[in-house]
Amino acid sequence: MRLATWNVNSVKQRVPRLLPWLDERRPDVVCLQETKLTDDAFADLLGEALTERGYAFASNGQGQWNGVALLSKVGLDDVQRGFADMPGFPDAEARAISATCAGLRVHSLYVPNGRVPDSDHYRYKLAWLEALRASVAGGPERVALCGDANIAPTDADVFDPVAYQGHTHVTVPERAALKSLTDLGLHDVVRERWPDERVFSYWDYRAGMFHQNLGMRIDLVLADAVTAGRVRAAWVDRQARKGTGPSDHAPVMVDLDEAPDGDIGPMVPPPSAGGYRRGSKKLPQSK
DNA sequence: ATGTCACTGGTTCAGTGA
Repeated sequence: MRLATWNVNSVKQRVPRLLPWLDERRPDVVCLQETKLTDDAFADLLGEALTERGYAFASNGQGQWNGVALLSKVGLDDVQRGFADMPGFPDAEARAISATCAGLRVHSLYVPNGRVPDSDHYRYKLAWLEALRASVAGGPERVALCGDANIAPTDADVFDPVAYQGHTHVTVPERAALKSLTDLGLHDVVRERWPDERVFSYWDYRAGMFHQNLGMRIDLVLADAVTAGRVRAAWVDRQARKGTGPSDHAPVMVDLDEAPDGDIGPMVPPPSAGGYRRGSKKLPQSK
């Protein structure tokens, strides 16, 4: 199963990139963020194109800002918009949607930006993450938190730590909030696959940042241990950041071995596994 | 000295958010 997450920075503006990308990469489950459309507008814009490609979909949008969505070819059950005790600013914002796809509880998340350290919006970001942690702690074991975390987990996830001093995305409390999520037993699957590589998922539009590869890794897939053990490949689709009219974020792609029952079971490499194993040194071990 | 992009309101540009 191929899982992807992409902050599209307006799905309306991104249609000419999104649909060819779906056809090229053929992800089974897609988490979108910053759709910036109401649910009705999302369905009007993309419903037909998604249906003919075999996707079920659900969105949680509000128009103008925010907005998240899930697309799935492998089931989309028990859709939940938001999560328990999710804080607002001051009202609830469209930043979370989750559903069960082939036994995996998939969350598409757009974590608040925080704007300025110690601001009201920053405190909102931390409170939002804590409520998410509590919600996930009480939720299903097979889970993947996917989306724009608006936090670079470590200094290795920014092009220049000095450039971000005093800014959001790298502060100690934000990283602690992220760690409280991974302390639930979740794995940052892209970093685990590429422990020493320079991997970014976001590059500012300004000043040729992408061209110079001056970015941040703030789009994450955090998966439970069993699901992380199914990871065959995990990478950032930099192609989607190139060319005309890209988002400022690139998609994060994760390929999982099949687990029809949500149970890892005895692991046998699929015949096609070799083609996906770029960078991997060993196959996941069954217990 | 934020160099771009996307949104809105209410008109072709300024303010806001990222």
